[in-house]
Amino acid sequence: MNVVNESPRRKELTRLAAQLFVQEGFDRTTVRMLAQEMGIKSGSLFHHFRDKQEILAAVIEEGTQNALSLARHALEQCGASPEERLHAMARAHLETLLTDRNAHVVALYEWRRLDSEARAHLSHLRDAYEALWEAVIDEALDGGLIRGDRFLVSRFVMGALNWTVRWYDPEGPRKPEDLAHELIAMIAPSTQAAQAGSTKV
Amino acid sequence: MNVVNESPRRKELTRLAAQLFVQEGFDRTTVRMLAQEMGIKSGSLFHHFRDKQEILAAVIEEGTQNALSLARHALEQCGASPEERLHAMARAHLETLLTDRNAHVVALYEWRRLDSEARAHLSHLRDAYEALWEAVIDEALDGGLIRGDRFLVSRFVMGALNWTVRWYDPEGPRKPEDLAHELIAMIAPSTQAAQAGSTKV
DNA sequence: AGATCAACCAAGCAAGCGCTAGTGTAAACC
DNA sequence: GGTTTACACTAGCGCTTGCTTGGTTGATCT
Repeated sequence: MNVVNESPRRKELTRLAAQLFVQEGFDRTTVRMLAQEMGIKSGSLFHHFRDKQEILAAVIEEGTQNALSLARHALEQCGASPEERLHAMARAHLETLLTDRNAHVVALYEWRRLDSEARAHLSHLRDAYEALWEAVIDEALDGGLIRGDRFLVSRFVMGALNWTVRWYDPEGPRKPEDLAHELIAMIAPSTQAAQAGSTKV
Repeated sequence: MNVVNESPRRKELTRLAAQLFVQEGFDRTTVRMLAQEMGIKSGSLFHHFRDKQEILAAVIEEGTQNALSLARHALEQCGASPEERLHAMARAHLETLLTDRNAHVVALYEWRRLDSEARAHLSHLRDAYEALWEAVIDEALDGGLIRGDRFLVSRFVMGALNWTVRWYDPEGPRKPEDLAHELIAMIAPSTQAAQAGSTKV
């Protein structure tokens, strides 16, 4: 068995699993469906993963890791103003959700299907990502870009972002970047973003 | 069998089912779990419902119906200003999600588990509720309370509201009404709500 | 050439799943 | 007082589930 290993094959299988988990949900995805999608028999799956739980854990780890590094990169590239930083975070978040459209979605929507030890092992990753958000939200509050209760504002923003998964149409005209722009225009109406947002309609 | 019937017993069973569906998710909830929660044997369940799908449909119908009538009532009671009406809608929405905390949550989070005929039968209810929201959002846009793209604004707001289910603590100090207030303060900062919101922190 | 190893397969087990069939019973109705 | 009705039970069928076992293959290394 290949449990700890991070072989390229396992990476690829994780990618395919993420896709199915998004399509069907974790519970409805059977090991036989996973195997078929991967072009192998169901028994062979357990050469790469100890059990179904571990597949979920692998997907969620990759999804969060990916979101985290993309967000960090975006923050390094962008300017220093609270608005630019908030925009960079929102854009990065939406791109991992809507363009890649796989592992990060699973991380958000199937988190509670993890057993307690997997949750314990992955929560630090999750916390790191959320800390990034909290910091950027704090800057925006301190800079007067937005107003309100830290706790509530960050959760409302995350809700607006995470819910996009339910209605976003990748074939449509709107890109993740546009969504990020409009969201910030909505909550910070005294900015350039707001002007652009209201005339763009 | 008691399929079309709306007996009081069935109503009660539907309420219990909603609770379990929220706790465990529809897929993970077995008919045996449902039966045990109801104090009967699993076979007896099918005297009240044709199959498990029908239980889900009953829960979702009740949840949406309930949200719809509560929202209508709230709109009748409140004032005529766009802000008051938006607040009334948000508050009603949050109360069905967080206080009742059952059927409406299932309606939002398990909708895609409905088979196609149940979805067809229930979509008009859902549409009616969403139409109510669209109208109130339109008034807020026309009245200059908020700005932006209709489509996006309404979806961002719904996202912020619906995501509360994931983090809200009913034992905590914040009431649904407070959340509604803060959300409106966040997206419409030029109002009384905004002043109250920013000083309240 | 022999040993090693990752990757896979065929076959199937035990448990749990949704659901059915047939029966019992107490209250309600004519 | 006999029939109907609502609600529950027992027992289990047929199927799917996650997972295991024991064995085969072909490439790589020594």
